[in-house]
Amino acid sequence: MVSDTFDFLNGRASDVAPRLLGCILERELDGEVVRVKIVETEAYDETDAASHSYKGRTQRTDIMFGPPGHLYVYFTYGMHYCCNIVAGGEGTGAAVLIRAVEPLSGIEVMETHRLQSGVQLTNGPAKLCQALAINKSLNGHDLTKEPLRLIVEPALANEAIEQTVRIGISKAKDVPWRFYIKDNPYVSR
DNA sequence: AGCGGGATTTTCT
DNA sequence: GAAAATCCCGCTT
Repeated sequence: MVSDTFDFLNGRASDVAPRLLGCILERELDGEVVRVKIVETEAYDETDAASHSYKGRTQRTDIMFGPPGHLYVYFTYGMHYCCNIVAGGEGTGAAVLIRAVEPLSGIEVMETHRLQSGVQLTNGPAKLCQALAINKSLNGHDLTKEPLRLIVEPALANEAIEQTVRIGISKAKDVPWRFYIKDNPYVSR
């Protein structure tokens, strides 16, 4: 672990997920600095039937079992990328899916990549990856480095956070590991 | 406003 | 060979 501010990422995915709400992702793209705020997350770990890491370490999930603070990018439905921040210690198959972000700067750059605007820009896991041009080439990327950095902000108050079941999964539907910032317009659904 | 289907390819059984 | 941590469009109320 390079940075002390990343220490909390060593914890359980279900503790890390709400802690990431309000944190910033800074992306260098097309010569501009694009900044977004994380507003919706979901936790996944190896005890969890809905998690890619549930069946153990494979070629695909290798990054999830690696050191925290790196990016786990997967491709799904034949056309979409989704991105996670790896949590837990080395050897632990845990990660937090970034489901939605709020644009702060570089909005025109994102519109160029996403071909949409307003909340449609980033209110879903595959949408924000398209807006930020995140693909397999960033799988395993160290989030302390360019061109994509995680900037940790102070934890939000519990009253500002809503906790529900996760979206779009067929297993472990009742596990309440989805977290989002209450009343934020960029939250999905 | 809500429902249903299609796109399209990686990954694991 | 089937399912998948999704999204978009078109059709029906």
